[in-house]
Amino acid sequence: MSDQIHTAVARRLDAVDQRYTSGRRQLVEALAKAGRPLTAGELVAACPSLPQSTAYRNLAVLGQAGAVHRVSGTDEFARYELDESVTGRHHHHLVCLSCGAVEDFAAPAGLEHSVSSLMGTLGSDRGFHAESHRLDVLGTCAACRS
Amino acid sequence: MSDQIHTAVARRLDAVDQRYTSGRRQLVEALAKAGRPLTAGELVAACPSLPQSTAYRNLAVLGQAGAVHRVSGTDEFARYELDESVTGRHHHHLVCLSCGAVEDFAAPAGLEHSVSSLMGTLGSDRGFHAESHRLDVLGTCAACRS
DNA sequence: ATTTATGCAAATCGTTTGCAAACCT
DNA sequence: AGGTTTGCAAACGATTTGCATAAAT
Repeated sequence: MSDQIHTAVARRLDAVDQRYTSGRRQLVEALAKAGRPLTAGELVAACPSLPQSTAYRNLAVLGQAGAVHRVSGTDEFARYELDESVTGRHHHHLVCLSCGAVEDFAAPAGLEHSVSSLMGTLGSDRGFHAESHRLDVLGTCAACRS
Repeated sequence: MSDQIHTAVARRLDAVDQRYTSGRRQLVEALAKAGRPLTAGELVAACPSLPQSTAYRNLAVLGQAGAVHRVSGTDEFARYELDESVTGRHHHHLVCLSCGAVEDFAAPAGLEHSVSSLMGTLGSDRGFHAESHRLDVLGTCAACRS
């Protein structure tokens, strides 16, 4: 099921001369299974044989390889998710202001198109070379509303 | 010039039974003058008579009052800016992946409209009560491109 | 007078790092 | 063997907090 993901991650790591060790595989597995950004704490909980230090170190390696990246919510915890180049799915985040949880969601194509065209204008308008974008909607999640 | 800002902040603080002390005023002044999100370090540098602890405490108070809020970039530093309810200006951020700097920019009205309409659908589609949004464009700033 | 804000120094806590043992090739 | 990754424990650093003084009401 997450076979293509592993292949994509392996390719990324290889390009940076890094091995796809079991610890790294566990992290990728956990992130793929979650389908939402996870905190370092959630990750070590999901990978019981992985000490924190190794988890952090491997997240850094996976980050340099472009397979994983940090997601910023509103609380103090860093969250991690698989890069779109690995999942093949472009998405955005719903951030709960009450509990800090982060969920994925897909924006309508029309909106994505508007953002792309905006990004194109930033170079000439502001001298800013746009590479990617983040769109987060902040509010209250279903669990906290109940 | 930033008179309306001070009035708005004062109103916010008053609503939460907090005083508009000189330290808080200095922070607001610095944020208003900057016109972009500032790190805690930049703020204490801009307010030479303010110790870090007071700066952080006052930023927390201003945050609870809804006059200031945190902005997350890509580096490890928290950044702060005046809330839109105080400045009256809705805007988004250009985040430099190279140096971490954050600049403000205004998105086209059409894009904002698309986002608003998306936010409206999230309640029924996902049970998520949307309150606000963040749109960040990541890339390389003019200074880092040179 | 009493409550609230300040300033210093010490504590907190997510995250990072040094180093020796275990691993892969 | 030679270089890399791991695991433990100690270090790091941005942010927070305790407590005594100063300010505001």
